[in-house]
Amino acid sequence: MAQPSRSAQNRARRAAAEDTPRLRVLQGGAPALRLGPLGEALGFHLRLAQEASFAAFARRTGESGLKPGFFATLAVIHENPGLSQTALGNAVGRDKSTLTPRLAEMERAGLIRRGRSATDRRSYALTLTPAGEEALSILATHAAAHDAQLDALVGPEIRAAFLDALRRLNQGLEPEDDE
Amino acid sequence: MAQPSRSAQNRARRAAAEDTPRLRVLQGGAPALRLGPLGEALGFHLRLAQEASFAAFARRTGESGLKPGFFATLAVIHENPGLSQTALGNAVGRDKSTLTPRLAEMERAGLIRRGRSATDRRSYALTLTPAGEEALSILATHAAAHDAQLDALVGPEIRAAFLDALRRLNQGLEPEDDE
DNA sequence: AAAATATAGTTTGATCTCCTACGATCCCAA
DNA sequence: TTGGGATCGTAGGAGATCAAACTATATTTT
Repeated sequence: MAQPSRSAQNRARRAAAEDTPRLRVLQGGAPALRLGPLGEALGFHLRLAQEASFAAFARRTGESGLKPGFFATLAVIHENPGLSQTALGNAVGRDKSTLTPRLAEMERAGLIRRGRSATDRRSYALTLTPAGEEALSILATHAAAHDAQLDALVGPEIRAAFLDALRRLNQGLEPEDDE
Repeated sequence: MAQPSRSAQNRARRAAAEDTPRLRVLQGGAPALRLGPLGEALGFHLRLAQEASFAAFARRTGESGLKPGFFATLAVIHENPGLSQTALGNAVGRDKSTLTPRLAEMERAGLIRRGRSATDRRSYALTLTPAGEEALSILATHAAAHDAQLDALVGPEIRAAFLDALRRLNQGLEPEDDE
């Protein structure tokens, strides 16, 4: 199922088989090595692109003194006031144990409140403080600029298809409990 | 097979424009929270997709007792015998200090050799041992299966465009030394 | 109602990663 | 040839993350 595209494969193979070192993956003036089949692997490039994206976003948020991880956290709390830490973790794709210190820090920073739920005394009910809303709006500005940059690189023609593909990957790669 | 599907595109766009909270990002029977603008952000979905891809690949490689990170490492050494650790790091997108313990482990495991370069006594000349070639071929099999799964999810029609977009992201998001 | 089971959040330990500092070595220029 | 600066690999510190174990509370079963 799903072929890597003959022409691309051949191009990569040629580059690998001979000496054409044109698959420059990471710039920086480096000589650019051969990657072989790796140069055509979706997973590999997915990783590189994601890391580049994260680093670029971190550069932006760094200016404001806010951590990149705060954005999704604040955004989801904003959209779902009163949610639990576990629910938040599921939404942002982080284990609940990862959120423990992050949320503690954000509470200390006055960005969120962790009210005790009335119905379940085990869980917190997360909400944003005014300072949290403020931080969110700052981060949202950075995020919008960042995503505009990504959009420009991806290109308007395929943006929607690109995003859909990412969604399919995320949904289709779930750890089948069986199998 | 597997189309981006107009309808899905439109559904997503509608959801983002208004308040329809139907963007279930992480399944698992969770209630599916609202994501707001986050649900349309390329960077967010890029991260989720990459993490899902990595986890899926790790599940495969786990069966063989080989670490996922070994694959790119072995593959690049195979393609570029004699290269240095720094050059390897550039190719695989990892800091040289990250590779130090990994390569030490791989050497201990008998997968690679770290010969001293004749021309530069600071650097190592990395090569694969027969066991390393063996490990690479096992991992390459897993990688091929994994990428086939990714291909199937992305869909053959847009695979090439998708990969190109990832390359553009990786290349276009470099940390401008100026600015 | 009591016991068994499940869930929320925390803690701890392990892994992966980067950055910075460092000694060894290389290279270029004076 | 002799500095000074760059580069190679390593060490150590910091941060993010997950998984497993734990406590407290909920829910379900008996």
